[in-house]
Amino acid sequence: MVEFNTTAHRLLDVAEKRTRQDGFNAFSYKDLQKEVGIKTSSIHYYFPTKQDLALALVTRATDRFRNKLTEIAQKNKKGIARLESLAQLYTQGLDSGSLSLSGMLASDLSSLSEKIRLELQEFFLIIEMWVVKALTLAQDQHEIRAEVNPHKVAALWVSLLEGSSLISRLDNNSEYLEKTMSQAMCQLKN
Amino acid sequence: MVEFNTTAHRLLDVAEKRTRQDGFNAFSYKDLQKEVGIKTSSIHYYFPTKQDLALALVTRATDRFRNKLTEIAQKNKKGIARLESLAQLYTQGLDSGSLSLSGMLASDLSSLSEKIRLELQEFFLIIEMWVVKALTLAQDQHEIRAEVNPHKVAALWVSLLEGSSLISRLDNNSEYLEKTMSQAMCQLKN
DNA sequence: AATGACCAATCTTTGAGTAGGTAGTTTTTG
DNA sequence: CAAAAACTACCTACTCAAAGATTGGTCATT
Repeated sequence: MVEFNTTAHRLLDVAEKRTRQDGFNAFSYKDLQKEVGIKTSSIHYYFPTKQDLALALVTRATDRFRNKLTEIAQKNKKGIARLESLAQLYTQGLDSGSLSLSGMLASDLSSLSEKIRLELQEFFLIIEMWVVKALTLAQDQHEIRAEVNPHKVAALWVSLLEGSSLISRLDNNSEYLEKTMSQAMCQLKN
Repeated sequence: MVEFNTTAHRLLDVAEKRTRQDGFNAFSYKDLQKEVGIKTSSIHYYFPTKQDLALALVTRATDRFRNKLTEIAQKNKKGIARLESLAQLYTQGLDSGSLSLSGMLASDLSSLSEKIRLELQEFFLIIEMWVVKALTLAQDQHEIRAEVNPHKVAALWVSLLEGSSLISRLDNNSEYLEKTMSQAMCQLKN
């Protein structure tokens, strides 16, 4: 049975928030102590090293994202609507000053283990494949041009989401991201 | 007269290298001391605080990038060729594991001053405007479709370069970036 | 005499991590 | 079934290293 609100989960929640807002190396166990309310030594009990914490963070993020994507696919029977919902996930994060967890970790790559690097690759691959599906669906439904190659465009979309949210955050809002993504959408349609 | 190879320049060179490879908060004045050969206290003589160093880093990067872009424009009379040269700048960085300086700083946004944030906005605006020009030129030369709106597509390109290089680095090479950008190019042509 | 370019020594704070302990719960076993 | 052993989820109290920064110099040039 899945456990909710255990200490480990609360730790991951705070660590994720801080990573997405400030970066993985921008917070310490002492910061977590303040926010979660248990001593740093107890945090080490759950995550012996900070690398362990990072790893737990990515794997959980991957699982969650996978679930969110599945959920989106279930709720949206149209391909374009799916892509819009995906973009919304990024917009929502931005509204609280957060970038994607994996994007943030990817920017701190050199301080992370090989295993984490592989998990990050996996993460982006999952989104990419999901986008391929959404694009194919959109194409079958004649929502987008027949010339579009879903496999080739998908990678573009993932990169676009990451890069655009990074730049958008410089303005303290998600306007830039929204504009960019809706423009990317137009490219597919006309 | 412009001075070359002064201590301040050498410091900026090393700081830039480290920022692009590992992130701005991933190196210390002690690291610079090792690589440049002057004591940390002397580094504080040039850059009293690390924020000062960051600021010097962005403004120099902006100037340099502006010059590089001008140079590219002078050498390439065709719009598409200009865009390709721009993409190459990113590819070259990636081949030594480096992302763009501004991209890296943007990911550490929360630990940087307001002034630096504004400089970063400026930086991305400069590239964007340059890309607008290149796209307009390409269009005038009938290299790309008439329906393409340079102003709208330019932002897309900048985001794409940043996001794609971030993800590409996870593979330890620039293949992903190259694929993505050449695909983006196709989008404009057909 | 003032300035530029540096260094030695030091300070404070923070970071990650460890050692060892305790109270409460669960499991094992005579 | 009760006592003992083991385990869970914490805590106190450290260590050791590093980070950013400051103070007060030296010494050659201007």
